[in-house]
Amino acid sequence: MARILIVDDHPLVRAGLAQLIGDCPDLEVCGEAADMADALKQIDASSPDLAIIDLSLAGGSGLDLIEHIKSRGKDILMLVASMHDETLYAERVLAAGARGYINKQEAQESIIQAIRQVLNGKVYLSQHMTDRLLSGMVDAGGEKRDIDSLSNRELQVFELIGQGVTTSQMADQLNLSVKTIETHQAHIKKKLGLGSAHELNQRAIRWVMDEGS
Amino acid sequence: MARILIVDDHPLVRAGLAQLIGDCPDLEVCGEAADMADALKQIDASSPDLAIIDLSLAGGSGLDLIEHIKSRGKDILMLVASMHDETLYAERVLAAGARGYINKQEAQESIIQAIRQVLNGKVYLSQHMTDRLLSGMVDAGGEKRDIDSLSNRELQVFELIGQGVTTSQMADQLNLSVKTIETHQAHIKKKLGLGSAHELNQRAIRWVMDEGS
DNA sequence: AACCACCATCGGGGTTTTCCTGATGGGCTT
DNA sequence: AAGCCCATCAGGAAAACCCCGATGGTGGTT
Repeated sequence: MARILIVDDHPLVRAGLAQLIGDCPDLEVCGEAADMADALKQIDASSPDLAIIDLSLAGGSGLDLIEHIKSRGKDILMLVASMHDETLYAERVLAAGARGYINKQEAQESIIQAIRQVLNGKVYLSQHMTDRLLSGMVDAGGEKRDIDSLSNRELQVFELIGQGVTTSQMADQLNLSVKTIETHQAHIKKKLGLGSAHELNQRAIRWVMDEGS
Repeated sequence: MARILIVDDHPLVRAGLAQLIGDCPDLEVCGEAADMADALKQIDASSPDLAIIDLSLAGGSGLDLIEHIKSRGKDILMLVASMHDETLYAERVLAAGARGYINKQEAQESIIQAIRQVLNGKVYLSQHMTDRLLSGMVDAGGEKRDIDSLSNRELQVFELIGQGVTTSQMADQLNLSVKTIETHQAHIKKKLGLGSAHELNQRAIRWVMDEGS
């Protein structure tokens, strides 16, 4: 009998998850929490086997919560449930210590399957995301697919993108051909597993905001 | 015994709502739908008294659905449930024909209260929002004001831009011409005082990040 | 009824940006 | 020397952008 903690700031989603889990004879909900403080308290109190964590919590991000739980040394499995596009968060979530990422749009069977898979020590991602990560790994030579893998020039371009600088502006500013900037952008996209200039833009802005540049 | 239709593309939220409603002896769930087409079909089939509609549906906005239902002439009450900031949508939703707006973060009792209030012919809004509407015109200032001036369609396009959706993808997704999307983008730029598509992109991405919390 | 403002939907046609497939040379490691 | 990554750039097709429009609908004013 696996004991599960639900962390989500939407009461409706908590109720839906609780019912879904309650219908499985081998799973049990041992608590619910709406924010980070509550979640940590519940974890100390009931030591669940697995925590299902929403990414958009009221008092701080779900990523913070994952890292907090991880740093406490307790051996608690974590599965992230979010309504956001997983291509934006799956990597961060796994890097932070969670063992899976499910989208709330997914069918209920997929969610149960994800819970069971994580409880069995495996990692759960959607097929789409798994393909993406694997192909990215191949391209990157099996190394961590991260900002760190960018070269100096690429990182510079990445930062400028995040600051809202246009390709042609960059070419002017760096005394380079537009073609060169384009090549750097293409390499960045390849290394980060991004598909379009839009995604690159999003990722760069997000990164600049997070890092405080 | 009031018969209620649930329209939401998250299976978990549907389950949560269904359980919540099922626990009330005077309320009954008569159907669930995940998208607009499904919702319209269910309405024809079962003629519910009230429909609870999520704003972020796949394949078109919840606002479209509200207008579609309204245009069919049937006398169906509509209550919008969303996780977005209500100050941005409440007015539009009421203008489109819905009778209330609840936030999914709200407590379950509030949701039941909203359902009963709408069924009794009243309009439901949160205390905060009611205050704002009553205390004259909203003076949110600056950025939000500009975005308020966008029409429904323009706001939808703006959101999609912020989510990284391409112009052609949008045209596909909304069954519109690329030219139409481009026109909407041009109008948005004019209204927000933006000079280039690049700026529009930046602004939309940042806005979506802020809103999605 | 005529008018005006806004909305949503499209098109033509020219400019710019993106994207794909290359290429060159310079380091650096093995 | 061979292999790899890096930084630089080009050609050409596709897509997006940007300026001009247009049509029909809705809602409010005079």
